[in-house]
Amino acid sequence: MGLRTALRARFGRQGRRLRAAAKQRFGWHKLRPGQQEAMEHLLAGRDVLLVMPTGGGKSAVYQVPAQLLDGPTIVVSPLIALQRDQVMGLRKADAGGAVAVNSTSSVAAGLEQVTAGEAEFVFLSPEQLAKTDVVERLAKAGPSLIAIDEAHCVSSWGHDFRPDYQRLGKVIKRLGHPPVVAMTATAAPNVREEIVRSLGLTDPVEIVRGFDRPNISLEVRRFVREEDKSQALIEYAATAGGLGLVYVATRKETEEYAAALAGRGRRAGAYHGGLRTSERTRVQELFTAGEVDTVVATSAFGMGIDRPDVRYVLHAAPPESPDAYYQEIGRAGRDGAPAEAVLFYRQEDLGLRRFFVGGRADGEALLRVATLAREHAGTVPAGELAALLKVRPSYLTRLVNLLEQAGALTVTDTGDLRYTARKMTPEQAAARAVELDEARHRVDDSRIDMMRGYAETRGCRRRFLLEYFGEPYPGTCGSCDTCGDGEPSRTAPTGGPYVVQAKVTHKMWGEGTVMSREPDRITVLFDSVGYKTLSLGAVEDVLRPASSS
DNA sequence: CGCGTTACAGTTAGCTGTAACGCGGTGCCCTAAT
Repeated sequence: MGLRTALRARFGRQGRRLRAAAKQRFGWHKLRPGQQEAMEHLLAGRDVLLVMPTGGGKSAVYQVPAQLLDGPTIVVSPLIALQRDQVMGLRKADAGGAVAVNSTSSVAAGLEQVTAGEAEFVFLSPEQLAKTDVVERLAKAGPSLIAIDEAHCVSSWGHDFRPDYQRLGKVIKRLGHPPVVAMTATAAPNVREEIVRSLGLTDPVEIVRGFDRPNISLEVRRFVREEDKSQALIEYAATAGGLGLVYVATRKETEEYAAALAGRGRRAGAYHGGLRTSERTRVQELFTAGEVDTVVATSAFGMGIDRPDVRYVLHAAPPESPDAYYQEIGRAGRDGAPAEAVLFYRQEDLGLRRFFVGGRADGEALLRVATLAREHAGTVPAGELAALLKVRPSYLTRLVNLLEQAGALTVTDTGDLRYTARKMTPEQAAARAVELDEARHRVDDSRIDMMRGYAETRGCRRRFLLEYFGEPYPGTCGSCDTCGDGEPSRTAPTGGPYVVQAKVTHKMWGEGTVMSREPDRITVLFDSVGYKTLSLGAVEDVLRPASSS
């Protein structure tokens, strides 16, 4: 029997076991193709990166194999509210019990349930997993599967906001690296690469399904004056049918727009991260129940919202990246019926996003951490270090992450720092770390440039987005405003050296991948500097196809 | 980065123009006071 036949026979058997478990434990009568494929790879011991739209059944991908594997399943989830929802869902099924371990209840008691075999599933935040004693206890329980939910957070939050996301790779290793599934609804190719690299996935199977959401029409309305923009948006939301989301840039604007819409007879609710938990829960529940028809929110709103009949998502300002934009508009039309995504755009509104990217790591602080780590020849207890340097623990984690990426430090299994670079002085290490931080910011800035590109393109907007996510889309969609305008540059040119997804090399910026092509220019994603749009007339001397040898 | 607010100089008693200043998002966690 050949290898392929053997594999197929094995997968066939596993498929039957998986389908039986799905039916018996959860009452699911069939598995979708992407789901079953991912499950089979996990059972076979492979790591999996799963990119699938919300509502596509990502959770099932770890929940069903977990039934067949001996040992608890660890689920990393960014929000306590999400953990709670998932635990409640699992407790309704005959799935072996579930517990969330976080600051809202006793961590020790939760872990006890896992080690006692009372919980097949344990939900934790990356911050919990940053605690060595927590990881130690989980390791002893012999986990058989690790699921990383909302895995794009590794990239979008891991660098500064929630740096413990960047430490999950080490945690996975410490837990004996059982099969890992990283799941997200939206991830551009470089984000996928970063997830794989950061988590330390080994030869992962990448399953990418259904980026296109053809029932969501795309539109951008451009404005010069702020007042005209807000008036137009309010007019739209006040007269639109069905449920809608309005994303704004600041907390204050959530109140202002919600008040304006209430004045126009909408049942509008404001939502942002500064509200009391009870108020956030209230707005979310009213929206889920359909008693609030319009939620005006900052980016805080959305994860875990599964109302299928959202008819429109409006943006009063562009978000930080096409990734974030697609994530947010993806909350519309999950029922498959027509939905609308409209961006109310002023170029100046990108300025706030550029500000938010800001926040360079402090070179002085990096140097102090590196120096302290080296002077203590052995190891430095991390807890003492934060107090000594008078920085917030999460900022210290960020500095340590950068120094570790620079090759100067490692964090031991007991959580202490060890200076490992023999040939690098603390000054060199700090300089290298600053460089890495700046490279990161260049990529973030280039994502904002791409958001501007989306807003200002005269080509098909769907093509722009899908190509950004690495899916060639040679045609036009016919359901975006530029297609409706009958602009001439609708069809993507083909042929020549710079086709979409072609690898290229630039004199200054090194290796890159062609992400989109218009008649006179191409956009290339470079590893070092992010997205760059190049005029085809001017690239001859600096750009060439990457040699295939 | 861009916006709104405030301060103040300049010119002359109520205003104008400019410059300086502050503000803006996402959530874990833990501790202490009720």
